[in-house]
Amino acid sequence: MSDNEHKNDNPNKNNKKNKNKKKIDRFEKERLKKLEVIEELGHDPWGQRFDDHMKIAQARELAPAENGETGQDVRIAGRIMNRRKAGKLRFYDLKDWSGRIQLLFSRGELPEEQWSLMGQLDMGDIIGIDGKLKRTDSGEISVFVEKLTILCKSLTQPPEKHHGLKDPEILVRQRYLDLIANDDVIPRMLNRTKIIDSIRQTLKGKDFHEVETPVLHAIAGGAAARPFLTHHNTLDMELFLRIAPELHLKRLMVGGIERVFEIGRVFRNEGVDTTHNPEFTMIEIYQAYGDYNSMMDLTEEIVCNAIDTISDTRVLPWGDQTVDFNSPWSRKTYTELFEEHAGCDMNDHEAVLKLAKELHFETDGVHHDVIVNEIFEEKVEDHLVGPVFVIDYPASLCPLTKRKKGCPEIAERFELFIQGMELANAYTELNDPRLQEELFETQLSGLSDEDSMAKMDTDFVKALKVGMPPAGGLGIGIDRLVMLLTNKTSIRDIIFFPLVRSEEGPNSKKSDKK
RNA sequence: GAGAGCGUAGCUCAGCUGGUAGAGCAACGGACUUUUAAUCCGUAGGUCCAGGGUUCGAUCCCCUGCGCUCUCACCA
Repeated sequence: MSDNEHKNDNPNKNNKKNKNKKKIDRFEKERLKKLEVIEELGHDPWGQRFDDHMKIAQARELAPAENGETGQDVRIAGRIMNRRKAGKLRFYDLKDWSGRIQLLFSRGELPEEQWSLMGQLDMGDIIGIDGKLKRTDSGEISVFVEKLTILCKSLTQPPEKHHGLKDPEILVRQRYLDLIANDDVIPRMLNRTKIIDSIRQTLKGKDFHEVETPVLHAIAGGAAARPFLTHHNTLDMELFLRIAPELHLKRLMVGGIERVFEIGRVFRNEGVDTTHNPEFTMIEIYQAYGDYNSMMDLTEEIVCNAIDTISDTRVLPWGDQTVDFNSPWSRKTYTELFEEHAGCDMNDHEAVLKLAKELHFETDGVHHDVIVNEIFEEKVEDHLVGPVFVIDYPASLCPLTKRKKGCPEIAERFELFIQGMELANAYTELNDPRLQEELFETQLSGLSDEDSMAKMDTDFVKALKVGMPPAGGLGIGIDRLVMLLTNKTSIRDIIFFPLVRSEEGPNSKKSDKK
């Protein structure tokens, strides 16, 4: 990337920047004045380590039950979210990552110096408090402040206290403001962490071992997607960001690691929308001596355990509907679902062609199974409210999957659908190196290179020749799982920093002036 | 990548076929010792996303660019 690409800012951006700078000054100036007073009073406006404080949620639990009782001494820390005045009393709302609590400063009870220090506080400042737990006349749990410690002066104006922050652009670009202003964001994102923790726990309890494999791939295999391209300078080597960890994990099974999984980021150079982010987190799990049936059981267990860590019930809300995750989940074959929703036998070529024409699909020179799959995606997937395992796919669509015994046109593959979303994908893994090599070479007519999962990887075939045990393999899209379990229809709500167009650096379109 | 919509004060939002802008909260000054979206009085705060065009005059109409949102396409 050349320098002039960066310097080539358009006038719009410069203006915006200048405008912002001018506007910020007005509020920043006021706060800088207070910062100076804080220093004059002998305090560090940027604070120091603050030991032995408790979570606000914990403090709330220790509060006395009745008005008039004096509770224990507590030390807490957090950010000022709101404040109210009533005569010589000041009420502040303090927030930490566990919750909120009210502070009460009383002119009559605080030393003069502390009262002046309090006068320099603004919304958004981070402070530490020592005080006593009590209730106010109206019964509100409060910390009656005895000592105020400045931990960090905030120089910017926080978002509106009642309506919060709504602008979807600011929410994502400045996620920290979203976290501060909207109280549901931290618990939701911590639920994401809990779900991932639970998955690890389930797997570790079954003797699966977590590993890390390369993100930089010479061949972007293991899935059908367009990769991101990058370059290694000293090796002068073209590299891809991985689109799936599959082929490396299988190499590990060749080497004798029998139960293995990886949770990691994969990258797909595709469109961005409410269910797709260019980088997303997936887990892939491989179990030697298993098959896709073992993976179905495992999927149910992983998801149900995850639900149990964040919910008391396995019937979860999804928009205005609910999803019942109670076991067992239904299992239906691709063939029967096709017949049920598309209305014809998927092996009846004439009927399939007719249907495809009605749907205005291109059929000339396109492989029968590719047409069938397009119809499946159009007519069937929306009906898969689930949870439902769709099993036994047309083999030609699955170049990494073992064929059903005695049934070479069917692959032992399942996909898990919930509310029409594809959540998991699993195979009985193909371990026949000769068939694998053949399938890598077979490009289905009508599929473009990048739409095909079959990318020749001779090193992988070499590995299979050494011998990989029969195995089940499973991939789960973590982001979508979190969306489903937390009732969020946009992937942007469960990824801290989803991709957004850069605000400053111009993209290549704008930089072709020179 | 295609189409539609949106961009007004720090934040949330009003703004009538076109006559250069308002509210609430926040800020600043003041009153008030149990408030909790506190209340009351006062003050200040704007390149109406950017550039160009039409017009006597543009936040408003037209064109271009940037960004966001939604729908569709590709994909998980």
